[in-house]
Amino acid sequence: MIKVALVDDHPLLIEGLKNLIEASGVATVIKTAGNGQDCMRMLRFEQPDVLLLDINLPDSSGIDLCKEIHERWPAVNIIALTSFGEYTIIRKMLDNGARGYLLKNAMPEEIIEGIETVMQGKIFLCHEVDLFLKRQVNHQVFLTPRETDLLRLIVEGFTNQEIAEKLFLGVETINSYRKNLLFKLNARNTAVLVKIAIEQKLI
Amino acid sequence: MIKVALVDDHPLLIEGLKNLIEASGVATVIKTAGNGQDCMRMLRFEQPDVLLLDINLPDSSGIDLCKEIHERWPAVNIIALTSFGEYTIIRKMLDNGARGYLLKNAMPEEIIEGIETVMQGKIFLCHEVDLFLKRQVNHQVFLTPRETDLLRLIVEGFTNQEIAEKLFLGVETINSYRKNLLFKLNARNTAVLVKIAIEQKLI
DNA sequence: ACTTTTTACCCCCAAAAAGGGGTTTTTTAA
DNA sequence: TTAAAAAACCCCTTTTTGGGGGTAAAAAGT
Repeated sequence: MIKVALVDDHPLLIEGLKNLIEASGVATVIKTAGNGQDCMRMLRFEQPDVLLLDINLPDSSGIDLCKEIHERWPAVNIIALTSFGEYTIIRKMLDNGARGYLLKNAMPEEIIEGIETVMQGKIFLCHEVDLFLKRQVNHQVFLTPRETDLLRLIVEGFTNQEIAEKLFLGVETINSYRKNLLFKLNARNTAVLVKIAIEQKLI
Repeated sequence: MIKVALVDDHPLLIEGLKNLIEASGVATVIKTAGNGQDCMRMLRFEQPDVLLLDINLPDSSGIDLCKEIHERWPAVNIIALTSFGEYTIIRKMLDNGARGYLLKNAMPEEIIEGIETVMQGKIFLCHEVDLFLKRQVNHQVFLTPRETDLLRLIVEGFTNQEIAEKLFLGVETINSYRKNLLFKLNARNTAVLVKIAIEQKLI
């Protein structure tokens, strides 16, 4: 029997998942936690085979938590659990040691399938996420670290002069970066640039 | 026994809610639906006393759906069910006839309490939302319909000239609106304006 | 009937952004 | 070691924006 632990701040979802997993017969829920702190406490005491980890926790970012858990207890197979399939988040979770990615509106069967798949040492992505990645991965924009810095400052509303002073650079440098960002993100002006930056969570 | 129907696209949450409500003994779940279409079909067949309605449905906006349901079947007590407590959304739902507002991470007790409260003809807001409204309601920005239109066009990246042509108005008019929006939302430039517009879901 | 809000308009002008061209140096990776 | 990115820099020009003042008619509320 696969030992599963659940981390999510929605008591209802925990209930639903628990019932589902227990009913499947392939796994059992040994522990649940509602936030990052409880999760770490729980893990120090006992490690599950599979950990279903929500990314939006009240006290900490599931992305950082995932990394920490994976480093301390590499044997725990972490499956990320979220409502939305954002490319950058999926990517970060997988980089941080998650072995699966499930959307909360996935079919119950998929959740069991995911648990079984990661136990076989494979990576599991739920259907919707898999499709999404296939579509998005091509025209995904990659910004350099410096470009991301600049973009963040632009979104914060700083002018080229202010950014230049802040970073000890020339105003023309900032201007070049700005124009390059407009080009890269295919934005006609700052308004669209900010919209895209927020929508695609590039900041 | 209070007859409850559930509308949500997360099968897991439906399961959790169902168990919880049945276990409480005060209500029974007569029907569930996973999208707006199914919801309407279900309602034509039978009307529950209380309808727990998710706002983020795959096929339609829960906000519009709420309005429609309330107009056709005023006897159905609608409780909105969402993950996030955004002021504008809460406001719109209550305007559209919702009699309760529950966050998905609310405590199970609150859900039962909410169902009972709306059955008594009262408005129920879960604890977190209630606190949130008390805090936010003061420094909430109200935009006029026209301002919202302008803001949307600015976010889309149109210049003053383009907006003026689109709306058959003078460029200076658009400029005034733009400056007024900057003032109202306390934004120093378009970048911040767009950021605030998206963050506060004013568009 | 009266006030307030909303909508639409106007001028001047400075600051900032956007479009067009580039160059050089430092890092990174093959 | 060498090619390619990334980071930083520069000039010129037009367009767009933002800051400062306003006014006037229509609509909505009281």
